[in-house]
Amino acid sequence: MEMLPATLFTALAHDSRLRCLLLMLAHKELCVCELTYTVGASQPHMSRHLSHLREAGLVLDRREGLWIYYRINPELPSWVNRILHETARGVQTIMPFAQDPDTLKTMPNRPGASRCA
Amino acid sequence: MEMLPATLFTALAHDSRLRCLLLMLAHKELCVCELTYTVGASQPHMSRHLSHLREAGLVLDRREGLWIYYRINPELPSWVNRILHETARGVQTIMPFAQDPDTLKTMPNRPGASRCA
DNA sequence: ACCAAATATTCGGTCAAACGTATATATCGG
DNA sequence: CCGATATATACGTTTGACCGAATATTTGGT
Repeated sequence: MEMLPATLFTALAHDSRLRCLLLMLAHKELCVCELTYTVGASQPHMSRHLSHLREAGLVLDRREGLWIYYRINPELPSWVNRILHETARGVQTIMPFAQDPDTLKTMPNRPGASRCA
Repeated sequence: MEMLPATLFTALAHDSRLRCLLLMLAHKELCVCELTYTVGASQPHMSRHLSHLREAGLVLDRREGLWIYYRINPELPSWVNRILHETARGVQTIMPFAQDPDTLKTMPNRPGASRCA
């Protein structure tokens, strides 16, 4: 798979998009409402940025009933994966990234694992 | 030293800036005319993008006579350094990055090491 | 003091990114 | 078929990125 640096880094350059990617890195897949809740964004805001990530080839989506689940594209070049993991480590102490995993845990009525809304 | 992800990735998102950073990663320091020659850009183009890198805190500059040498900021957080190195490996086969080191070698009248223009 | 070389900055224009609001689509349950 | 929920897209606007061309700044040499 090909991945131009400009495509990758433009996608990572927006906090909402980076937060979503790092959340997906920690969880197998997440639905839009979980990402929206965690990032604290409006629904169209999140949807537009997820579209950006999808069109950049960084993520894939899957529909299950009403929910659409996003996940990191498993066919990313390995250097892109390494950059994502290094970034995840690097921002562990930087807000708002540091807080996102905890925020996600506080979400009520999560779909998927905990059977849903 | 602090480095916000948005600052880093915005800087990396432009090919001219990324090419300069990767060239600086391979050479201790390079002057503006060497970067301009290698990237094949106009002088104001290169100067503006080097300013961007400087204001982002990614590089430092040093004047020596007429020439100004740019180098990677040695105080970058280690996760930023790791990302730069992973990127360098990742783009080794992608144009125009793959070609830049060779292009630099073909430059006539390089200042610095080879005593100058 | 002047000129030339290397680099930086400014200016005006264009194009893309991002936003909030509004609307459309898809799916499920009744 | 209708309503409700989850998500996506369209619209109009604003902001910021980037560019080429022109000008300014700094320095060394004469």
